[in-house]
Amino acid sequence: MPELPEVETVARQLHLSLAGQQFCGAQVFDSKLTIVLPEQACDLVVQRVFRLGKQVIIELQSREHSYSRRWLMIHLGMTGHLQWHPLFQQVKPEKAVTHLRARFTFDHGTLDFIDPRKFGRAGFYYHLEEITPRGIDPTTNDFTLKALEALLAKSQQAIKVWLLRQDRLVGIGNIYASEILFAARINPWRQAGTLNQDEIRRLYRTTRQVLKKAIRHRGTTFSNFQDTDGKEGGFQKHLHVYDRAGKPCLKCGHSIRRMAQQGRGTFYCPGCQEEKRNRSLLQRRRKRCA
DNA sequence: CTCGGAGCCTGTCTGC
DNA sequence: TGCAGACAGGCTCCGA
Repeated sequence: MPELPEVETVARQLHLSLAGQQFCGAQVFDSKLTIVLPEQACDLVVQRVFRLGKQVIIELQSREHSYSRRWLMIHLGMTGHLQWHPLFQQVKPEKAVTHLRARFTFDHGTLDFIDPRKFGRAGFYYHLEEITPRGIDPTTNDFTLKALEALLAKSQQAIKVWLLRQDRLVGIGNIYASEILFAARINPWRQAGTLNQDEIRRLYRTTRQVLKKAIRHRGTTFSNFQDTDGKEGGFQKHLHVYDRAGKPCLKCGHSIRRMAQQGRGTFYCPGCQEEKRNRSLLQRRRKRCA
């Protein structure tokens, strides 16, 4: 499940492999994926590869008209990954690659988009604004304590659910939402708009720290994340709560719990994340609703 | 406007 | 061993 750190890892790697290469074409093997090639596609050269939210963006520039740019966007969805084969490596025929959705060819190699669950997307765009997410990227300078405060204000959503909203902050998914809240010692059911100054400050700090550390470890691998060389990430060794239900908390020894929030697994430590206070709050709220 | 739930999709796990 | 059903979660859409 590629989130911000995984996509960042892929984009950085891909930049090293792809920058300066000429685009040669695309083959699509999934009828759900509609990839319309831009005009004069083979005149395009890769300028850079970067991340926008959870999307990998390949910036292409026309050789003839340097002002003319196109953007190839790839969203990996849940199970998608990109595999790069340099020209000297033998490329498997498309039927031999399971779950191959699309194949992009460049003058020095081939980029395979593989996605078992078909939640991924890809396409060419003429304007970057079309695919620029509304939310703030927590790794940029736009993400400030003030900005976070303003975003959180008045929201009645549970903070864990709130963190997954891409129209507020971009890039945080289920793994890092649980990990960030654990590091910030905030209960996942707390209403986002009710966090106090101290909690917002902790949330701000841990959001930056957790994502930064995950990027340093090249992301988290569970069942399927791979980088463009097929290597796994290393952050799963540093997880405190995610996928650790029933195991002891590394800080306080309490048993880590798994509960569902809007159909998604939330992992948290009842010891570190102040469950008792929250429970009574919840009970009071339920009584009021009843 | 906000919020919650359904639906997409398929490999993997669990229970019979 | 084999099968059925539940589960996982990225996102979008729809309705309250």
